[in-house]
Parts: sequence; structure tokens; C-alpha cells
Amino acid sequence: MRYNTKQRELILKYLSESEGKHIKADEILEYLKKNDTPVGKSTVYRYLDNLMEQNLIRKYTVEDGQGACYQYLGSEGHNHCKEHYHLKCSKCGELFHVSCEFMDEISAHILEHHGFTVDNSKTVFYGICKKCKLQIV
Amino acid sequence: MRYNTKQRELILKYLSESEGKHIKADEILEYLKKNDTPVGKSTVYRYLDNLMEQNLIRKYTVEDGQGACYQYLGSEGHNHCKEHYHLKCSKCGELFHVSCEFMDEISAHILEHHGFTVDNSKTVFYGICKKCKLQIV
DNA sequence: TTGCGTGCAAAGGTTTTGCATGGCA
DNA sequence: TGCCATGCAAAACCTTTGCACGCAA
Repeated sequence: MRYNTKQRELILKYLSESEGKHIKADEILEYLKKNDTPVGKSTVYRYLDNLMEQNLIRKYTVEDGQGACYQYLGSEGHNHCKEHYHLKCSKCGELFHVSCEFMDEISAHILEHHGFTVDNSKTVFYGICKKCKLQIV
Repeated sequence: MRYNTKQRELILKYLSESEGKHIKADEILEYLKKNDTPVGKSTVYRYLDNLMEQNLIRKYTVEDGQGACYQYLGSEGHNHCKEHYHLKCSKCGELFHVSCEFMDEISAHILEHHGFTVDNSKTVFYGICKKCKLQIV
């Protein structure tokens, strides 16, 4: 990325404002269109690739529906996402960031006992969050 | 599923013989074509949906490439997959089934300390397996 | 001015759907 | 025979690519 363009600014702004969430490419398109600042499809995809190379966002593939999700990592607040685990609620879609001693041991255990090097940036736990579980009951 | 057809038998046979692996829809198509028992694309997809509803297979979406993977769950041997974790190598694609005391504690910990009910059937750890790691070095 | 970035349209791949035909029970 | 299942083709998705034009530096 050598040039700074209005399109890139808009896309990055939306992503950073949605920090901690999983955003789909289509949501970016729709959002910018609604705000009378439409951006081309290919621009969005190309810039997303670009941001991934810079490790400013991360890509996820979701279980049910089609299409990938992207998550902003840029600000200080979430740079440590590389070092912890994520829980995603299958019901409400909310993403939780979990970082505690026990969780830190998981990677170590898997490496030691199972010879497998876990990539936290790709791994997501799926399940039901407390809020949704209570609502179901 | 009310009727038993040759196509369904063939698809289910291949899936059950690949127990423990992640199979793509296209692999089923290709395999059956090579064995001179070709089956229509839509039949495969429709039957896969059917098997999912019966909880005989599980669907995964993979990180990089396009397309979903399906895993057979039917026989006794792997019903306990619901109770352990899976590690998938991002390089060779192999799927490892991990079931040990430590791993069992993960769900309990996440539920207790983070109020999140993990669904093991949807959760996959991504990373690099021992074999691939050595080959890279 | 230079050459990267954009946007359109077309292509690519996977999955779904419509519809006439085939085949199980 | 009654219906579900099949298979083809077309459509629907998401994503990538080609190309001419626009715009940042």
C-alpha cells in the first residue's frame, strides 16, 4: 500500500470501528453504500488482502453460511489477540476474547503432548455464550 | 430419507470408509466417477444435507481454500468425537483426534471461568502438525 | 507525469434450485 | 402406481481477475 485513498480510509475506518467483531466483505460494501460513500467490490477484496498481509486484520471462515469474516486487529487494544483464544457464539455471533493462564497452557500442552503447533490466529472455539444460553432456557 | 438408492449407498460407503477424515464434496464426486459409479452433483449435496440433519456427518469450513469439508460420525468408533477436540494441520490437511484429560478440562474451564459452553463438534484447532513442521525446517 | 488504485464486467469456484425423468416401495 | 430421488442445466453465491481510466504523490 503506497497510496492513501478515500476508499481505503473508509474501509479501514469501518473495520476499526467494528473492532472485536467479525465483519463480512458484503457488510462493508453495504455499509458504505448506505452512507453514500460506495466502494467497488474488488477494491474491498483487494484491500482486505492487503490488510491481511500487514496483519492488521484476520480472516475467518464461518461454520454455517457462505463467505469469510474479517476482524480488525490494528489498535493496541487488540494486538494481543495473536496470543489468546477466541470464543464465538453460534447464536448471537458475538466474539469473545479470552486470555488467562489456563488458556495459555493449552497451546503448550498440545505442542508437548501431541506434537502439534497451534495457530491461535486461526483457531476459534464455537459454542453458546452465557447470555444466549439463558435466553434459550 | 425414505428411499434407499444406489447413489446414497455409494456416498455413505465412501464417507464411512473415510471415517475420521475431512472429505470435500468434490472428492466424493471424483471418487465415484473414477470407480465408474458416477453420481450427480446435486445428489451429493442434497444427500450431504440429509446426513447432516441426521447427525451422521459433520460439516466444517476450512480456512484457506474454498468449499466445505464433511466428516463421518456414524459408526461407534467415532461417536465420541463429540467429546474430544480436533486438530487440523493447515499444511497437509490431516485431522487429528485428541482426547486426553487435559483437553477435557478445557471445556469445563471455559464454562466455569468464562460462562461459555463450547461445542466440540464445531471447534477445530488449526496449526501445523509435527510431521509438517519438521519438513519445513 | 508516473504508476498504483479503482471500478466495472467477466470469469472462477462452490453450492443451490427448477424441472423432467427415473426408480424405490 | 405414487412419490421421492436423480441428474442436468441454470442460477445464485462469494471471490478473483483483466483492463481501461482515475487519482495520489
